[in-house]
Order: sequence, then C-alpha cells, then structure tokens
Amino acid sequence: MEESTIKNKKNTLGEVEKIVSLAKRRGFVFQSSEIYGGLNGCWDYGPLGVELLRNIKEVWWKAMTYREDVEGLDASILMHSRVWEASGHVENFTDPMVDCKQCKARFRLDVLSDSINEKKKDKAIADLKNDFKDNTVILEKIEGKLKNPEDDDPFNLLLEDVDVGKTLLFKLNCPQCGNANTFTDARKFNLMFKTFVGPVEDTGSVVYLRPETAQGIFVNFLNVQGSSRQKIPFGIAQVGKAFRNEINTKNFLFRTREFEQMEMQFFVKPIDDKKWYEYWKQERMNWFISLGMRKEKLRYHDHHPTKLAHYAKDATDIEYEFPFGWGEIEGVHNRTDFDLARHEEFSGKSLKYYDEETKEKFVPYIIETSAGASRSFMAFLVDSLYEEEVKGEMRTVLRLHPKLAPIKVGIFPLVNKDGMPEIARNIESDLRKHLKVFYDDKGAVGRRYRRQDEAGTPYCITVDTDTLSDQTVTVRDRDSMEQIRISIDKLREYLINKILIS
RNA sequence: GCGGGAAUAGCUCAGCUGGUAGAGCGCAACCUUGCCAAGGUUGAUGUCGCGGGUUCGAGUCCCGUUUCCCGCUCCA
Repeated sequence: MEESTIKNKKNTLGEVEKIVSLAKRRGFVFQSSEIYGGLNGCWDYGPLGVELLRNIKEVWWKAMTYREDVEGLDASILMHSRVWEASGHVENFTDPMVDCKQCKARFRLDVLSDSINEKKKDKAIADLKNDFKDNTVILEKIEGKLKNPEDDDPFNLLLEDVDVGKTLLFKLNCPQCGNANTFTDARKFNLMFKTFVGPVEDTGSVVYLRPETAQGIFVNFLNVQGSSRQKIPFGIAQVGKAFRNEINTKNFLFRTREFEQMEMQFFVKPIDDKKWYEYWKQERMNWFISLGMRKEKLRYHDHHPTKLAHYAKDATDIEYEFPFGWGEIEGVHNRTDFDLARHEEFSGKSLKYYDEETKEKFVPYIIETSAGASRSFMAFLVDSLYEEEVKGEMRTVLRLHPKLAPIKVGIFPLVNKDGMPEIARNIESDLRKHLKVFYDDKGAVGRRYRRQDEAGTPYCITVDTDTLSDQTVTVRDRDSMEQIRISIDKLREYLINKILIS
C-alpha cells in the first residue's frame, strides 16, 4: 500500500507536465510573471519557443498569402465597440452563472441540472406549470420546450428562459449544501476583456480587446478588395493576438486568456459556399500533415447542425489528440453573410460586392479558417517529442519539421585543437547569415548531438581530422543519426535546400 | 466551477516523531578528447511558492492564498 503510494507519487509526472518541464528547461515556454507566483493561464515564449512560434506563423503566412487569391492584413487589436455589438459578442459571448448564497458554490446555469435528480426536476417543473396556470402564452412555451428539446436538456432550456428561468431556479436546492432558496439571480459572465480609451473611465470610452481577429478582416473587406483589385472569390489573412476572459484556463497553452490566431476569411458567392468550405477543410488538414504532424493524431470533428454558433451554417474542427484528449487546433466555418450583413446594419455602410460579369450586387458568404497559433505550437511540440532508447541510453528528440525547428544547424569542432575551432567558426559565420545556427564546443561531441536533438535541430555539422586535409565535414541527421560527408563549399546550398525548400 | 494531488537548486526529486538544507543530472572554468548524453579537478546557484499563526525554534504542524497537474464539468 505504502509502496504503491510512493510509486504513484513518482510517476505522477503526466505527459503535459513532461512537456512543461522540457519547455522550461530548454527555453521554449516559461510561466508568465513566475517570480511573482505566476499569473493563471499566461505563458511567455523563451528563446527557442519564440523561434518555433515565429516559424509556425511564417510557414502559415506563406501557405496562405503567397497565392493569387489571398491578401494579408494586420488590423488593430482595439476596435470601435460597435463592432462587437454587431458581431454578437457583447450579447452572446457569455456563460450564465449562479452562486449559492449559503455555501458560495458557483454553477454554470446550463450544467446545474446535471447535479439534480430527475424526481426533483419533475416536481419543480410541475410547480412551475402550476405557478403559470393562468398564463396560456407562458404555458405553451413551457410545453414547447419540453416537447421539442432538440438535443439540449429541456430543463436547461427552461432555466435559461427569460420568462420562467428565475421562477424555476428558486424551486431548486443547492446541489452543494442542500439549502433551498439560496441562489443568486443568473448573471451573465461576459468573456470580453474590457478597457477604456483615454483618460476618462466612463461607459462612453469602453473598448474591448478583440476576442478574435476575424472582425478586423470583415470591417476591412472593401478596403482590401478595392486596394488590391481582388475579385471574388478571394481571401484576407491575418495573424494576431486575441483575448478571452475564460472562466478557467487549462492544459498549458491550450486554454489561455491571451492567445494567438492565424485566421483567413475567404469571400465567395453564396452559391459557391459548399465548394469552398470543402476546399479549405481539406487544405487546412493537409497543412498540418505537410509539416509532419502524425495523421493518426488528427481528425475532423464536424459540428452537429443544432450546436452551431450563432453565425455559422457549417462548422468543423480540426482536432489533435493531446495527452489530455482531442482538442481543437483549427476551426473551418461557413459564416454565411452573417458578419457582413450585421456590419452593414450596424454601421449603415454598404458592404456589398458588385460582380461585373453577372451585374449582380450581393453580400458575399465567408468561409473562415481559424487556426490557433498557440495551440498549434503545443500540438507540434507534443507531436514531435520522442523518448527513445539508443544503445541503452535514453535519447530525447524533437522531430520537428526542419522549417519549424528553432535552430537549423548545430556546428561543432570535434575537438578544440588542431585548427578545428577556427574552421568551425568560419562555417558558422557563413551559415549564420542565412540560417539560425548554434555553435557548441562544450563537452563530448555525443553530448552536443543530444543537446541539439532535444532542441529539435535537424542537422549538425562536425569539423574533424579529415576536414584538415580534404575540406569536408560531416553532416549528421537528427532523426536517423546518420552522417554524410559534404565539402565545405557545398554546405550552404545543401542545407538551405534541405531545410527551407524541402 | 467541483473533487484530488503537488510546489525544496535550472530540471527530477530526498529531507523520519519540528532543532540553521541534500543527491543525481544540468550549468561554468581548466585539463583530457578523434563521432553519439556516464574521463578528471574545481566552482556557482536556494529568504524550501507567497502571507499569516502555533512554538524557545517551522522546509516539516495549522489557516489562508497563488500556481501547476490529474479527473469530472465546460469549451459562443
């Protein structure tokens, strides 16, 4: 019994903890404000992390905008507050919460009923009907929700209803402490971060930190279209930070309050929406696979039609199987004309597109691809981490795609004498102009290889005795650990080909 | 949000029934090196997460708090 407890304690280092530990040890990710005790769910990217993150964004940017039909944009994080009224975020981006005044427990209204048994719910509903027995409109509404719950719990639908929710709530006892009549009114917890513009903190100066980059694209639709002379179908891409005041943060970089998105909004004729939705769905999945992510760890999660967000007609998540389960790393949505139509309505400005060929004027449909840069970062890190046994020793290696690897080439003199360091330094200064390289002459060469393996460096160059006579060096491959000899004057071309073009 | 666990050196952890902090790895310097993390010598680093309390005395006991992990829940 005691033995197993001790064993358990030692083995509690979960997969995520392992990643967090490696991330800190090697300088990928540190906890935010660590010396002050940390700030929940906020993380800083260290020297290797910032390279990996930049590389992910760079590869995405090239894949998405180095094509004829997509333009780039970098819109402001702060936008006119009406933008978020139009988008529906101020109204809908909320989770209703109730507190128990007695025991201080807090519940999400829509999950409260899960902890209440069926008999009590039935009785509460019967009481509720009795309360409204003289009001046929309300009664019909109650019956309607009970009969036609779609795939939600009908009890929840009633709890969230503006007319009867409050009455029903006060018929329930707190699942935590069992007391009756102790709930506060349901309060909406808005996930928007709010701040103020200018010196006066009043309601007129409220602005929000954007919860998604998409709206900056929508409101610039005609600016971009006109200035770039694009014709539909075409897209606008943007990489940037977004902020959501999540109730709980969790799972390292997976759910944080500040995160980075890589979004592209593709504007199409309404009639073509299906075609482009399918196209981008496939295209985005291929992107992850092309960067070496394991296929068996990726899947689509199509959203059930009744579970769609207020703006969407079709939606799928591209999910990665993290140590804690499947999690969304990108969403592909058909947002229809919802956003542009709403911005027309709220701004009073036309956002219609005029099609020269058909002489038609219309509000385009939008196919959105929205990838999490931070989540992708974590997925690439998790996916590339291998711990394998080599000749009885553990080898930790990040099999990152060369385009993503923070350091591209490690450069070593086999020993620190006979002119080897000088040659190695010359190679370093030549390659450094083109690639992120790392020079290391500390310790045994095997150790240096392993250090680079752990950082995900795809190639290591070693200057050895043969170099002195024939001007060749060894190039060692991270994954196979095999070496080939390359002439120093061919090195640059060889490596650039392998790393940037492959 | 609920329940559980954890927090001691850069990392992984030990530290018994309270008595002024340890190991391994890593790191740095020098020597040694001739291709896959174990050569030698020397060295640096801790207000034991933070704040209170009990005590002559707290890493250790108590309370609060912060953060992370696990499970459930949730994820427009």
